[in-house]
Amino acid sequence: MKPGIPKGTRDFSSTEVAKRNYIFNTIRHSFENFGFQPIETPSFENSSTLMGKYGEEGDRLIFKILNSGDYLKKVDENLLADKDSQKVTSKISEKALRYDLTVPFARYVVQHQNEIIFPFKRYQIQPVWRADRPQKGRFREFYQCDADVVGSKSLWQEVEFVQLYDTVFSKLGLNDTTIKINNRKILSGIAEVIGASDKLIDFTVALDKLDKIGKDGVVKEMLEKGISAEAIEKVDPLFNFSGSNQDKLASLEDMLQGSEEGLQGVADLRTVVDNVESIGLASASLELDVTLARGLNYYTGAIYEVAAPEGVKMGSIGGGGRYDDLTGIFGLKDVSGVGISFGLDRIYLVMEELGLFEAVELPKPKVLFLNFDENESLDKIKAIKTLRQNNIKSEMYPDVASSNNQQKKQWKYATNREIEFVVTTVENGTLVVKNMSTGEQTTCSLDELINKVQ
RNA sequence: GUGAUUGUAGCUCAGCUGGUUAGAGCGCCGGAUUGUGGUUCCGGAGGUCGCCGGUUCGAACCCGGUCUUUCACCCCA
Repeated sequence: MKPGIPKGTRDFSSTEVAKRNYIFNTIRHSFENFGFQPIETPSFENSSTLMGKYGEEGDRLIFKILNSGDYLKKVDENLLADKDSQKVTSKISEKALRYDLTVPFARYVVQHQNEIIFPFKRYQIQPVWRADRPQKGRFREFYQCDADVVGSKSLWQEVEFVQLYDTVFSKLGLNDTTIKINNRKILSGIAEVIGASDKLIDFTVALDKLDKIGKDGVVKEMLEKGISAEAIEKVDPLFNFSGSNQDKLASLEDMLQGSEEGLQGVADLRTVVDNVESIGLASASLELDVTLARGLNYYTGAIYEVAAPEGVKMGSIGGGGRYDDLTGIFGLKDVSGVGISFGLDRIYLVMEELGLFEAVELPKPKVLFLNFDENESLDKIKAIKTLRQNNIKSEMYPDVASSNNQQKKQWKYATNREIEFVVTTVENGTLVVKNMSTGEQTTCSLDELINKVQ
């Protein structure tokens, strides 16, 4: 049997794990610094919790878990004969793997509403699964790092999330990211003004592709979706939107005079943009992007998306927004939420491409004791015990060398693992230590070694 | 889901238009030399050429299917 793992999944070497942990820790630290507290939810949920929350496309991408037991026996024979996969699936699968962290969080909030202190600021760092076809920066198992606030409609939270994005990416050394921001109310307003409110989703999905397929492509897709040419004519300025965030807000305000909702969106965005400008960002830039729509249907207010630094070809490395009624589906009305997500795996790829992992300490020992003489082994192990008590990673080569070649193998082991210090002999409290990078060999006491290494 | 693309020793890859026992480098194992490594040399193990089927006297090489890789679309982190 040949070893292998399922499509779209990965093994991680210890070097990779160290780098990933570096990102995890940076994000976790910032989340807590901003006042968020952790929760975790199960890897799989009841299908009814997940299905129908991500649109038709989303349902298709949810990994379904087969019922245990003799699951076919309970299914009606006629249903099986019809070969309607969707209907049969709902009969033989009642659980599914987590598709994102937001919906399980909404479920959590409703289920634990009596224990939660609102406004509730939670963060969650866990893997999610999607039955997508893998490609660059896209996997079937990947980590999301989410921070959300529920129970507050304050725009200050939306300002804070821009700060949070900036903080994390700056700390990671991932400078010059672009935090794109938009507001669903503006999109609704535009649709209203042009008389295409009933086609809001089609309209936004098409508009979202502007930077990818250009004006002609977007117009073509809108026409195909049944949006009239006259309507498209009215939003023409959107296709050549430029200038500062303030310029954009001003021209949006003009365009949306007929829509109360649209004007509210402009006002909201202006509040966020003004305040972020006043507070300042460390390394990211905030860009108002009217074409930003994102596919998820549940966003109702602010929409965020983070683009990698220019020149790095990668989909968005973060996204989020406000959803006014996510918990409504589970029976808790009038709880507004807003949140953002970091895509760990894509951040990793971008950082790797930019060579930003130099500072990450790899999990390897600082001192290696060679094992050439059985009589010295015990003294070496005792010395190692002291080193470890001083927080110096150290180890002894496990097998005693019984030949020249085996000694050579131990040296090679030290070289390959890039271990800095090698101790060859320990005699009467005196150690012979070799600095592997300089080749310099010295004799010293254990205390002197500890000083040298620290 | 649509359209391409990839698959040969542990790793990176050769293998001419199908022709007898499929190769290299690195790595690994054993040994020699270097006082104690990153040098050099000798020897060795290791492959159902992704899998299944077809064409052919004969296939790693041609055809079909399937899985896998990578990429684009869709969608998204």
